[in-house]
Formats: sequence, structure tokens, C-alpha cells
Amino acid sequence: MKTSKKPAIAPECDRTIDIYTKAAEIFHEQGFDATSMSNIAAAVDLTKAGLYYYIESKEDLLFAIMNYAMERLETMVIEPSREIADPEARLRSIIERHGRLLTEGNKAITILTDEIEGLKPKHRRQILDRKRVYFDFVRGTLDELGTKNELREVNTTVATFAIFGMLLWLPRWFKPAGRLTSEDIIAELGKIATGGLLNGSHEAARA
Amino acid sequence: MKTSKKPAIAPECDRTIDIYTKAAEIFHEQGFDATSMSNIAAAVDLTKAGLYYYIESKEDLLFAIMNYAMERLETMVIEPSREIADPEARLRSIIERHGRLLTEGNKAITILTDEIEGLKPKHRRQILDRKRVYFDFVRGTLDELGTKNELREVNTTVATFAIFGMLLWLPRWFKPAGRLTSEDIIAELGKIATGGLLNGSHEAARA
DNA sequence: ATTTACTAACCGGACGGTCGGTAGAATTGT
DNA sequence: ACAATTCTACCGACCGTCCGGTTAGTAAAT
Repeated sequence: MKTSKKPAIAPECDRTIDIYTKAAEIFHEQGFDATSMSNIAAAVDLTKAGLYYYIESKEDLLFAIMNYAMERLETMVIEPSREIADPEARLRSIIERHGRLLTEGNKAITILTDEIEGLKPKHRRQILDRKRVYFDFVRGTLDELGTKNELREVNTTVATFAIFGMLLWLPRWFKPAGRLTSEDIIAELGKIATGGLLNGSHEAARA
Repeated sequence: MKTSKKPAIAPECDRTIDIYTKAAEIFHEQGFDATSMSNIAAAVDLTKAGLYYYIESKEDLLFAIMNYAMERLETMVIEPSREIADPEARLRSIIERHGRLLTEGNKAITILTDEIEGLKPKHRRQILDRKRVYFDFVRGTLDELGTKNELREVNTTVATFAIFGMLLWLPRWFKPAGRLTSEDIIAELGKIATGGLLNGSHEAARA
């Protein structure tokens, strides 16, 4: 059935990424602990023993999914946004790109926030360290806005967590088939984060 | 050791609330699925069989904790806020009171958002229905702000989810021993939700 | 004598993971 | 060209462990 020769350097073969994707979906639906290896095996048309031909352990599978998700986050959100010099535009880019990643089909990115406890301490540390870099990047952007006097008087640590809260809650309520499109929602979240809920006429603008 | 006679109508006796509290803590730390009944039993100095003298099942214990949490949410956040006529003051009250509930010691309230999947469908529906009432209450408040022209042009559904995101993310990063006190953080979140991150001079204020 | 508040021992079942084996494709020896 | 060998991609059956939950019994209080 295979039409192409196996390439010399192929870090992930055909079946493995299929397993990762399906596993991510099932972990997302049922939770890591509530998902059995037989569940995953059945979803990719294998027996449990057959599944273990491709992976080392359940925890290892989770770790692989999370590493994949971190790479997506870095290449699709962090790296493109880093290139933007203006901090306000950069902040908008972060929210938009991260929002897009969270609403598109791939479920790996949501597992990244919900199933950290499933990892062994050493692996958990690795993921947490990479997340920390992202956090510092966002807070740094807010700090820059502060020095340019474009930020209201808010604590940038709390503000960063507030942004993440808004974003990371998104996959829990977003329904792709719903009336609100993901682009609508992302635009709204950008507005809310930057401008808040209330009309300017009520808030005293500070220079 | 018991100093008081058992009251005639005592829906929760001494030991039971101790079990609920400890169970909520452990569920919060380890997750529902990853917590065994022996874990909980040991934490309240009982054997597993002894624990089952007080509770019906693991799922029932979770349901009891969630009902307790919903009651707290209703009496500490929803009911007091409902009495506030001005929608802006009401919104601030909701954020403050909910934030306070999430940062105080009691972990039941965080289980409410993180462990819904542990419930059987019928119980889950019950909790979800009560949550829905809360959601509609908050969105209704935003709608009122809209008709009073005090709201920026944002979709109130998305805005409500954004507020919940900010709030419900709080227990994941808040450390009681940290530099930021819970009251500091709650005040900041109120500012961010109502006024946003950016300085007014950059945003065109609409009347 | 009965009820309350437990415990030690146990049960069926599901789980993560392993093992021995094998059909078929690919590779090699001649 | 073809047989012998090796390798890839799997499967059925099984293992030890732990889990949620039960049962029979008991010491102390009422």
C-alpha cells in the first residue's frame, strides 16, 4: 500500500502521527486517566499489543503529544510574534494566533494545559520550563507597553495570567458548528483584552 | 470527644463535612480519577470500609462536593450580587466575590470546574443547569450595561466567557504565600475586565 | 439489647504492560 | 531466478497490581 520508499530521515512515520492525533482527541474528550490504552488502540484499529509496537508507555505517549503541541505553539505563535517590534501589535498577534491554534481541530494544544498532572516529574518540568518562556515573553510585551506609557496601571503578571485565562478557557466552550465563528470570537477577545468591557466615557483616561 | 448531642435535623454530621473537605483537597491536588478511595480514607484516618460507612460511592462523594460548592457560589456570589441594581456595580461585585471564593482555602469550588467529567450524566446535567443560571445572570448583567450604553461594542456571550476564563484560571496560578495578595489580584482583575489593558489615549472612546 | 462507628479480609474486574508467535514484505545468497 | 533468511507490523493470551465496593464481624456507647 505504501507508494513511497521510506525516507532516510523520517522522525515520525505514517502511523505514529495518526496515533498521536487520535490519542490527543480521546484524551481531550475523556481525560488522560479515564482513557485506557485499549481505547486508543481501538481508535486506530490496533490491539493494545499492536499499539505498544509504536509507543513506549502511556506517559510517554502523553509526553510526545505535549512536545508536539509545544512545537506548534512555538512555531505558530511565539516565533512569528517575536518578529513584531511594536508591543501593541505583538500583543494582538499573540492573542490572535494563540486563539486560532486553540479553536482549530488539533486537540494536542488543549491537552497541554489540562493534562500536565499525567506527566512524570521530569517530563513535567521540561514542559513547564518551555511554558515559562512563553509566559515571560507575553509579560515582557506588557512591560514594554508599560515603558511606552501605553499600558493602564495594571500589574503585568496578573494581566498576563488574565490573558491566558481568557484564551485557555476558549476550548471548553467553543463549538465549531455554533453561531459564532472562531475568527469572530478571536476578534472579540482581542477587543476585550486591550480595551476592556466598559465604555471609555465612564473610565477616566490617564495620560 | 463529641460535646454536643446530635441535633434532630443535621443534614451533614461532624465527620461527613470533614470527609468532604479533605476529599475536595485531594481531588484538587491529584485529580478525581487519580485519587483512590483509600487515599481519602487515609487522609481522614479511616480504612476504606470505614469511609464507605459515610458515603455511598466515589461518584456520589464528588456530586456532594459539587453541590456544596454550588450552594457556596449561590449564597456568596449570586444572591448578594442580584440585589445590586446598578449593572456596573453588580459586575464588579460578581468578579470580586467569585474571585474571593476561588482564592480562599476551600477547594470545592475549583473541583466544580475541573472534575465535571467524573459525574454520571444525570448528576452532571444537574450541576450544568445550575451553572447555566449563573452564566445567564452574568451575561444578563452585561446586556443591561449594553442597553444603558455603558458597554463597549462587544458580544456579551464572548465577554461572559472571557470573564469566566480570567476568574477560573486563577486557582491554577494563585499561591497564597506569594507576593501578590488575593485582594490585590482581585482588584487587578476587576480593572482589567472593565477597563482592559491599554491606555485610553490609544482607543477611540465611543459615546 | 440494640445501635453506632468502625475494621480486616476479601471480590470481580479493569488497567498498563509483556510475551511468544506469525503472516507477509523486503533483503540476501547463490 | 529462486530459495533462504531477516525484518516489519502486528495479534491473542496472559500477568501482577490496584481499584471501587462489599461482607461479616466487633468494641464501645446508649
